[in-house]
Amino acid sequence: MATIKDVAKLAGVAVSTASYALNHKSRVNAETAKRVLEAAKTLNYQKNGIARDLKRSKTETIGIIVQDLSGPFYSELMRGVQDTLLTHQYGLIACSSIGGNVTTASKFLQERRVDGVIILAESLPDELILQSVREDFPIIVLDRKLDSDSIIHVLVDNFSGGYQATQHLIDLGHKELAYIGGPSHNRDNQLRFEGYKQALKDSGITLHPSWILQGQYTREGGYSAAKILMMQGNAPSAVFCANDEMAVGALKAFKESGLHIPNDLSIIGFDDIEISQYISPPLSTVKQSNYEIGSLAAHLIYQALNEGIEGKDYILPTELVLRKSTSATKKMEA
Amino acid sequence: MATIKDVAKLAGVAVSTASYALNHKSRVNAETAKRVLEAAKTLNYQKNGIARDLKRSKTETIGIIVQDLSGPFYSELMRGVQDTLLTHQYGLIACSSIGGNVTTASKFLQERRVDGVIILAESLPDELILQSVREDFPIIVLDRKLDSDSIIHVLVDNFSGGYQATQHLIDLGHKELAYIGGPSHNRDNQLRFEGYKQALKDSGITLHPSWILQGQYTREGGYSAAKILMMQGNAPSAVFCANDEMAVGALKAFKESGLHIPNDLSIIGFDDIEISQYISPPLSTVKQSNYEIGSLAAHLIYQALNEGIEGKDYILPTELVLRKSTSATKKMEA
DNA sequence: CTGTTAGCGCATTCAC
DNA sequence: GTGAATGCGCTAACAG
Repeated sequence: MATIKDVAKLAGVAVSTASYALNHKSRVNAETAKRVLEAAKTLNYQKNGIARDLKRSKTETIGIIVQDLSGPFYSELMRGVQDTLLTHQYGLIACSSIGGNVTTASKFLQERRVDGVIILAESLPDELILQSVREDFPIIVLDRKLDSDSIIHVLVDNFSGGYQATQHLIDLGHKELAYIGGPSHNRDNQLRFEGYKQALKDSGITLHPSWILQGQYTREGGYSAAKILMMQGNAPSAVFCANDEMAVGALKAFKESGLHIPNDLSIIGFDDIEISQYISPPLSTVKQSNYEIGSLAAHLIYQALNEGIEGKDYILPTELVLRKSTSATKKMEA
Repeated sequence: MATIKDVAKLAGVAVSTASYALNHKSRVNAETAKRVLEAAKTLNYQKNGIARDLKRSKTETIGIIVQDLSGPFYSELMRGVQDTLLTHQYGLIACSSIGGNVTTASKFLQERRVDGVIILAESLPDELILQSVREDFPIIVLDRKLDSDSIIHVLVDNFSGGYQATQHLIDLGHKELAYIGGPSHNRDNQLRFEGYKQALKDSGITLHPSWILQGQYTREGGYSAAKILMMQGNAPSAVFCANDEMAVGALKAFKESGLHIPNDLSIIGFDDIEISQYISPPLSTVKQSNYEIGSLAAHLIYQALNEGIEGKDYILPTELVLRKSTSATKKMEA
């Protein structure tokens, strides 16, 4: 492979001159520059980015670590990141967090192959992240809270989201409200649950323990939880699922039992995943503005890299997406 | 940031010794090694991967360029790539092709930041790829054919897929077969169309020009094409859509017009995208084994890097996925 | 087993 | 406007 040395030699100039010419610095005589560019072309010269990065000790690209490259990951979020990074002339590369800690993720985190990193992977061990903290290496963690004030957090207001969803059901006249939750140690789930409880409390509705179920955030879990709910005999009039996956599963279970959604039972999810709008009936849900999250994360990293930054924690609001799976109670209609 | 030099100094050894110790080579005395590791820890030393890569002139990671990181990209394919690369201890990083040719994609392609690259992005200009051809830098292009024999192609047998889909419809007794195609310059579409034509020909069915429509591979395009089909008066008894997106759109149009699928009309797609199984009725389609494609691509790149390779073009078969959107003609049933 | 040294390929400072 | 020299941080001969 031709190096800049070869180019310089062929053009009959010093390496430094070749470098200037190749990088379009104005210092070089137009004539000379032309000769260099030609030499580069005939040699099929391609710069070695690694050497360049090493010399300049920056890469001008930032990494994003996702749970699993084979997604489906938050496409809107990714778009947000991409767009704003692009306007700042930064590159973006993604890698997955799977594979233990001898993976590409750790290469990003620990080996300075990127100038900063955005983490969107629950499964990446806290310690790995904490170990990677160092000066001038911004780390943005999405949707997760770590105990270090060198790390910038971008969080979604799960509490308010849970509150919103529940309140919506209450506004519709429902008083018998079940909750199908995610893994109990999951922070998002905890906060959504808190929001649910607070909304009930504010409306003076008592919480009914047998209506609090666990669905592990999976479609199957939601399905089972719904089945259990029905087997108990005292079915609620509405259910709030802590994510859409579970809502999809629950919906299926209810429909299989001959219940009509939303006439017999209202159901609301959380996340607004893609298929929520395609299922029947289309699912009402709570949406996080993922584009905004991504865009904010990218912006923060850019700022951290170029201007410095003070605040550390950012909390973004949620919004209600009303579709066809929720409606007023029959009681009200009557 | 601490460098290996600092570590060596603190441990009171030479840099090389520190390097060996840090890389767990057996050459170093256990005692010394321990001292080095400790020094590294107290200094919070983290290796500079860039410098390492430069020195060794290899990165042990390969890049995959996708159309748009904000997907939905072929998750099965990605999983195939990931899995097999992992078994070979290679890392994987992904980037998007958007943003002109000053992007991360070109950094992958031209600046030796990865050892090889898999391209899954239609929009990436041919020239950019062709320019990046060089020795010992394997380039695998998926689902697209370029004019260079240094490039390895992995293609799907679109012709057979088109043939399969059409033949399935014919086997069901259909003789009035419409085709809703993608962009006419699109090679996949051309081949699928060829397959369709061949199947008709082999069964002695004459092709009906007014049943050949264009849907641009989009849901809306499929919808419009279906509408046109119905407005023409002589509706076919079955339609083959060159991709699932269009099939989804067409399905919607037909249902809106009161047709019952599959009783009144059979419809088959291509790709087996995720929602195909959730729509009503679930869509029959033709599937490419994306996992296999990804896995093959990864395997090829590994081979090219480590053992050399001879063959250049690989064509993978398609398979029929039968669901509820196709059935025997009413005529046959009668 | 350990230390010395020479680059990897490039950008950049300082002379001229 | 151009060239010579330096070093980014690391690994891998080679010597001891």
